[in-house]
Amino acid sequence: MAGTITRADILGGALSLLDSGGLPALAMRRIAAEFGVQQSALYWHFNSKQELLAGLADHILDHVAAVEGATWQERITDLSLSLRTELLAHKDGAELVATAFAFKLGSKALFRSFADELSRAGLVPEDAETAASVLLHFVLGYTTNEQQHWQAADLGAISGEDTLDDDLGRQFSTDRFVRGVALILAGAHSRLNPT
Amino acid sequence: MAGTITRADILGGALSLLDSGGLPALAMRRIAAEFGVQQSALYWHFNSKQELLAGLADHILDHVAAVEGATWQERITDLSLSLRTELLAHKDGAELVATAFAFKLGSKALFRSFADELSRAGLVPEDAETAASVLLHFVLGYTTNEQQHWQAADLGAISGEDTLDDDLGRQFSTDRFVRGVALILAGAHSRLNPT
DNA sequence: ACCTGAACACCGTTCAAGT
DNA sequence: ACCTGAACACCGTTCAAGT
Repeated sequence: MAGTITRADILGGALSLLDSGGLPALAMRRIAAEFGVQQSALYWHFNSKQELLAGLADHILDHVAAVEGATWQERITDLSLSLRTELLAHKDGAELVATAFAFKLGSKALFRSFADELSRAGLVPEDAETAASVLLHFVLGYTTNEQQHWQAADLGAISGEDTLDDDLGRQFSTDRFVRGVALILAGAHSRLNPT
Repeated sequence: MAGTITRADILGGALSLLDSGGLPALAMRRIAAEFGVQQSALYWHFNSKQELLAGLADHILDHVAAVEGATWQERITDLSLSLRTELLAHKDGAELVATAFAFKLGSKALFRSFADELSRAGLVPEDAETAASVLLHFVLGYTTNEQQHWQAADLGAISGEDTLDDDLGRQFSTDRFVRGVALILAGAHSRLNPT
């Protein structure tokens, strides 16, 4: 008793490793060590590291907040911001989720959240899905670049690089992110049926 | 003579390895073996594998075709299609470029191509850059997923999986890709100053 | 059902030393 | 300037065997 480990335990341990060390810390041996167990033990619970990472990505996406807002534009902007916040909350979180994105279930749920909101706004399903796809790719791509930039800057600060002149840094901000989302929403707006 | 190797040689060898075996084939030992050289020899020409991959990504992006078309919408759609085609031309090409994207020079040039075209169309620089960013993230993200899907399907076909019912497959097509680009262009159109 | 122990087949990077 | 040889410190995955 207490001597057996569950999938949820492993994902929890993996998440705390991710938070402290990022993707490079996510080695099977290190995860196993968190539980005082052999690396091979993990393969009883997961068929591969890829499956473990996909589970971890799902777990992160599960925490994306539900959304309020008067207009559909506000609700989608909120959902995008909430997703970005959740990705930025974990070291290498955006890259992890973007990489695991391909066939995952959590990202399917998110895709449906975006698409359903756009459907309710009045888009035909085909347009709603197109816009949802554009939104997801923008949020994941932008946030991945943004996070890599800040994390690299943090390392530079420690090793005393000359101030990375933030022409490049000004490329990333909540403002710029929101303007990207707004441009996509303007495109979606143009697809509305005149009632 | 003939016994010395250049950066360009190495990138050429790496590209042919990529084409035949994808990213997993891109090991320093394997690249070195193509030239009958020790893996450590590569480190005289490149400081790290990451730098080599960035060079390879630049090399791929250099081949993105110049663009013709009557309207700015046509020119940007063409440029997007040309980029997608070039990524799909190399196994794991989209993932490679998307991963190396962060601080690369080739992707800066591409960003400028998109942004300049949108500026000429009449967008203020800030909007042009926002739209260019959305476009690039969509093209890279969509194409990465698309390529992963087809490559996984190819493996399944060999090992005789039951037909992956292409509900999922219909998610990816030139048509769907173009609709995504068109939606972004509609958003950009809404930013045009009334003349 | 759940895990150990040990092995297999790899990785990227460094560095003294050679030519 | 350009490369060798050898080592260092890792990886993911498999599998017989234990309990």
